[in-house]
Amino acid sequence: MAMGGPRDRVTIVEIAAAAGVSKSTVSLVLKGSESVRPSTRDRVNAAIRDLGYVYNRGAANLRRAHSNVVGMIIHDLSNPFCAELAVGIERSFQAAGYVPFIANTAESPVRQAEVIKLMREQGVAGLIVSAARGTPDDALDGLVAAGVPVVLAMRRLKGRRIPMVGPDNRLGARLAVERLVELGHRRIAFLGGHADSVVRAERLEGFRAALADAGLDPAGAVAPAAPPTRDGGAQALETALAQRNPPTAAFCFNDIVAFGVCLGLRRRGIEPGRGFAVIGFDDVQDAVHADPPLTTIAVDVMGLGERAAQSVLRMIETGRNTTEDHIGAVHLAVRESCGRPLAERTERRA
Amino acid sequence: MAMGGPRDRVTIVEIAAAAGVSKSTVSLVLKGSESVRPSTRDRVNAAIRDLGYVYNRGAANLRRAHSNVVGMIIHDLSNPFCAELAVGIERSFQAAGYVPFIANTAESPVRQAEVIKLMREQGVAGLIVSAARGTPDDALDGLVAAGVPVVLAMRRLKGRRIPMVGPDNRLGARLAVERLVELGHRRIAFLGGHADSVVRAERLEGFRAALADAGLDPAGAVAPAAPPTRDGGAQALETALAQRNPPTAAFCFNDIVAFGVCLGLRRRGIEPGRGFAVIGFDDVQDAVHADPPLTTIAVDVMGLGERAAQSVLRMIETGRNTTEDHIGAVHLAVRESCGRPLAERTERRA
DNA sequence: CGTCATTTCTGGATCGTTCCATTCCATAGG
DNA sequence: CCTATGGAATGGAACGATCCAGAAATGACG
Repeated sequence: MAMGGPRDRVTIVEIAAAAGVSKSTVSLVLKGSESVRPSTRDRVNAAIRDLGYVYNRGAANLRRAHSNVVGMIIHDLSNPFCAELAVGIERSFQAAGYVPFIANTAESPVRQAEVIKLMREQGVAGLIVSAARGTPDDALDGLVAAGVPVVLAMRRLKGRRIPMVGPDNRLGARLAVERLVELGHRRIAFLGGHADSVVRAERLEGFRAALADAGLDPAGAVAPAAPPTRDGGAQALETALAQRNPPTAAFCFNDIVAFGVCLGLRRRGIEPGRGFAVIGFDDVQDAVHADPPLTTIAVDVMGLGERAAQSVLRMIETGRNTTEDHIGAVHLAVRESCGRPLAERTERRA
Repeated sequence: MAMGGPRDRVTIVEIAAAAGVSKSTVSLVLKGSESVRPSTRDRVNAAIRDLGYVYNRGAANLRRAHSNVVGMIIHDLSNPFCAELAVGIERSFQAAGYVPFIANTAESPVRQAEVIKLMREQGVAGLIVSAARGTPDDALDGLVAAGVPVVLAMRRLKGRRIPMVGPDNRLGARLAVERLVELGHRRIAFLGGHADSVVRAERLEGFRAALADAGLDPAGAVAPAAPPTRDGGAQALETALAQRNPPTAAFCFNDIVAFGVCLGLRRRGIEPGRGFAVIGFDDVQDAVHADPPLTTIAVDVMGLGERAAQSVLRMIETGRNTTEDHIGAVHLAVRESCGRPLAERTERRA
């Protein structure tokens, strides 16, 4: 059946001939039009099956207003957090009959520019972008000017009014600080994250505001920047502990940094959750399995991904190329890395 | 500049008019033909820039023999191991000027079928498939019959001669067993993995062969199947330890299972690496950061991904729709979870 | 049985490229 | 001054769908 070499595709014209109708009718059947008699529809579908017809979206898109492919540009697919975001987005697009198209930029703005160009050439109907670090402000201008719906995920692009979907960074930071204060900590550090990161800026802002509200000195709090990696976390910890009046707790830029901080603490003979409280951000899957299980700010990544996809879908359908932002809810997932109240602690730093 | 609403794309015809040449010449410039005078080329390029022209690959693919989009179907993108595979593949395709197209099937053969259909409709020039569990043997027949180059990644599809790229499962298992035997273990279990998994079958085969070579009884070794998750690992461990003559070491289906086994050991008061030796497979990024750091069979996933991409690329270029398999090298990464030689151990099971 | 409204179906133009066969052009050779 | 020659540029026919305006079939009804 349907052996057919590579170069002889079956087209609707052949289907039409086989079913004894015109190609227009076949086209109608293909898109499930109501105005074709059931008996005809069945005949066409039979021919489609018999001849092994494969729809050619490329050809279709040539004539249609917009294609059904949508793009998602992810800044680091090998990061589980991002991967989960991608999965959430993809699911929604698939369900809506769109073909999602994932590209990974590996945090390279250059690669990102190439990918964006490719996506445009491919004629994407919409795009979700989790921007690479160091993305120039005008990176998406061409797309936006051309009327392609774009939604930013996680990372806001300053200086442009592009809709964005992300967690409530400020609130998350506040929740973490409030918890630490409640546990009796007065010297709290903010650890890690790239200095130029918008996300870090927001979390840091929430962190400082919460500190101020608790009657602590935001300016006095140490907040060393460092790459959002385990090593970065350990490194930021060292910087913080080298201070004259070292902190007793840390709110970390994200869970990976928090893991690194825990590692660093152990290396110094301090037990995370006993000698020092650690709170992360994101609630990645490993957080619960870490040792000690990480207290962190839980973000519904997959939900955010779905939401981002919904926004793009709505923009595509309505033709509007803008939407309001969506700031996703966050909550504190209390586990063991932030420990019991400070007063009950038995051991201090070595 | 180049404001232009969504519906008035600039085409090569307009570029041609602006540059005072024919559309054929513009086409020539676009594909970097040598046979167009530099002065003309510059004029055309200037027009392209000025009018904000965007190449339409859909239209081009309509006429060309094959498109420049290639697909990759991944069975679980949220699995870091797979994500890394995807990144490796993507990198190679991008470098070769192809547009990779990642789809996640979440281990669903139904979703996989949809995705394959979509890819065909999109006119992919080639495809890399990391098949979902339970994929029917004929899932790729249509593609193959149509002459689309397909390479399987990691998971072989039995009953079909489709080229595949993956690690040397048998050798990996052998290396693990040899190590454990060297450490003095005589009762070694194989833990986890789905019973119907081809990968598990291969690893199990290598495991048994190595056991036999070491003069141990392959048939006597316990090998409970379990989902390749942490919980699955813990569960498989329980099954193994419930045996009349429980094992003192385990070779695990993969690292995730191994993590679960370590967790389960701790819950029973056994310290992985001291009371019981554990070896994983894959060497995921977390393996080195785990507690204890996991001894495992290291696989160069990214390399395998690149290799798979190269194979597809070659098939596309040569027009041949077949290639030899590529079995990637593996090696034992010795860390702490397999412990010191058994004779030196101080403590047994509780 | 003719008329008219509906439902079905159809032809042909069109989308933006590529590709092939030609034509055009400038220069060199005779 | 004419003709090969070969490099540059071109025109028009594809590619495989969609879409629109209108034709044909169907049915309702006096």
